[in-house]
Amino acid sequence: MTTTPHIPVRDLSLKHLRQSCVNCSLRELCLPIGLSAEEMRELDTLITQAKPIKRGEALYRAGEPFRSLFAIRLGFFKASVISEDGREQVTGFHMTGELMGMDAVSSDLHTCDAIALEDSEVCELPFTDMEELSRRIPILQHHFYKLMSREIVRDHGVMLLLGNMKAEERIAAFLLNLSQRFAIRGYSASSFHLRMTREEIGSYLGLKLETVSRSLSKFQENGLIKVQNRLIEIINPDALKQLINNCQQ
Amino acid sequence: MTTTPHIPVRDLSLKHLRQSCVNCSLRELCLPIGLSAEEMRELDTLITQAKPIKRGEALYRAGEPFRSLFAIRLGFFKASVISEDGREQVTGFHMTGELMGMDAVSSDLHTCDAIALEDSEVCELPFTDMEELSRRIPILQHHFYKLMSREIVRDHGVMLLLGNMKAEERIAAFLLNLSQRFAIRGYSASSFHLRMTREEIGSYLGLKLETVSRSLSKFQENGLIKVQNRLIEIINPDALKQLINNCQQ
DNA sequence: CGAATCCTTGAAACCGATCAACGACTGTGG
DNA sequence: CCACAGTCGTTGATCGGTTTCAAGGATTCG
Repeated sequence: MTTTPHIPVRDLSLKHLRQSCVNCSLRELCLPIGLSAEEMRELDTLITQAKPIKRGEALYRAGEPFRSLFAIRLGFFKASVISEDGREQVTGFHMTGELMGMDAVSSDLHTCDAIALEDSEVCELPFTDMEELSRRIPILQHHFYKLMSREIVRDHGVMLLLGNMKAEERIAAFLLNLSQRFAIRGYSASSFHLRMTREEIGSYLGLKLETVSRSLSKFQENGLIKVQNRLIEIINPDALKQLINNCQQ
Repeated sequence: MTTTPHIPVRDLSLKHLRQSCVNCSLRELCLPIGLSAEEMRELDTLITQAKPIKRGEALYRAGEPFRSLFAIRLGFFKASVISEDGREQVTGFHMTGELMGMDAVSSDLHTCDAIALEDSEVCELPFTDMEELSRRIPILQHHFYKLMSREIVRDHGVMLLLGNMKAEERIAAFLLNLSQRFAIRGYSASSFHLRMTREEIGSYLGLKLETVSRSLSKFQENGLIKVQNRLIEIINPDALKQLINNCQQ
């Protein structure tokens, strides 16, 4: 039994659904930058009605032609590259309010698969239309440069993690990162569901699934977290943070 | 003694210098996209005279305010993040014709250090000016989106390398990548100087310098390459390629 | 020429991967 | 509602690769 109440995934989704409106995720993505009502209307015309993606389905796959970015209105995705021999490298996990597909701009082809890890909804944003609009709305143009830059910074963080950290430090960093991102979206920072398997976590962190499992078990033994399958409760976030700093030696 | 003639670094630089004109690197960056002469002139007005950076000097450092991107007109840089405790993670090596600083757009602060690994020259490209110009030249705007996207794809490749490959596979991939980039710029693909230390290679690849050294020695034993300090001669590129594929199991 | 940095190589320790077995959970159909 | 199959997760034991520690040698630069 955990000490704080668990929030079922279903409830989280419904709660968010109630707060949502059509196209909200991209609106939210752009609201903070201060567009006028008129500009927001223009932005809305670009965006298709929210499109549902069932768990396990692909939003797009590597090699497909690129037409649009996708804003996640609701749900959870993994992005991954499959090498010729079938080996999978997860390059990121993406949740509500985040934008996917920016890697595809470079070659007009998607370079990775985007798979829904729970039933999700996305807003499609045709890229050439967005480019055209962003020429008329400078702040929008700047915002998209920023979004792409943020993706680069995020990737550098992962590179640092993969290059410098030990297994337990990686797991700790991963849990804290998820926790923070849930918190930003108004969910509990201390109690959340993992949408992905241990193997997918391992792929993302450069570890084997057994190592992920062992690390989680050890954290639980030491009272840092509680684990019940995919339900994580963070009990001592400071200890997790300290773990990361120590590990960078 | 090597079988093909070694090209001293000095010669490489001079050779390139002769082909170069002021601001050439950014022009080259943008020429393939088909700007008119008039548009190229406009682009040129943005760009400052080439600015020299001596070996060991910083082009910028993490935390400094961001004003400009930098196109490397000539030379070789490393980009790296220093963690609070002084540990360094090299996030990339950048050579002539490449653009640096795109990570800084997200926060208006540079997020990494850019250090010249040989005497270099850069063209400064004020970002707000570029944004303004790119609104008037759609193809330029698209090109910059592409450049940032390319950086994301590149980082995903490094993540795959760090997450999936063994030490020797990483080194092989690193050498082939350098080889290819030199070849694109008209230098020898089979014989080139490493501008960075073993430690910097290790930092980039998530390995210790001893491991880098050992892998290079082993490749030499097996006749894949020749190593003389920082001079690398690739003798059997196919064997290196095969090494990478095998390692992804 | 001398000092500092960089590189190489060896031996031992350690961490994570691998192999293996079992248990738990999920979802489906009877 | 239960049974079942398949996927997912845990844990143990062993193995292997990379790191660590250490020493010596080479190169570079002032």
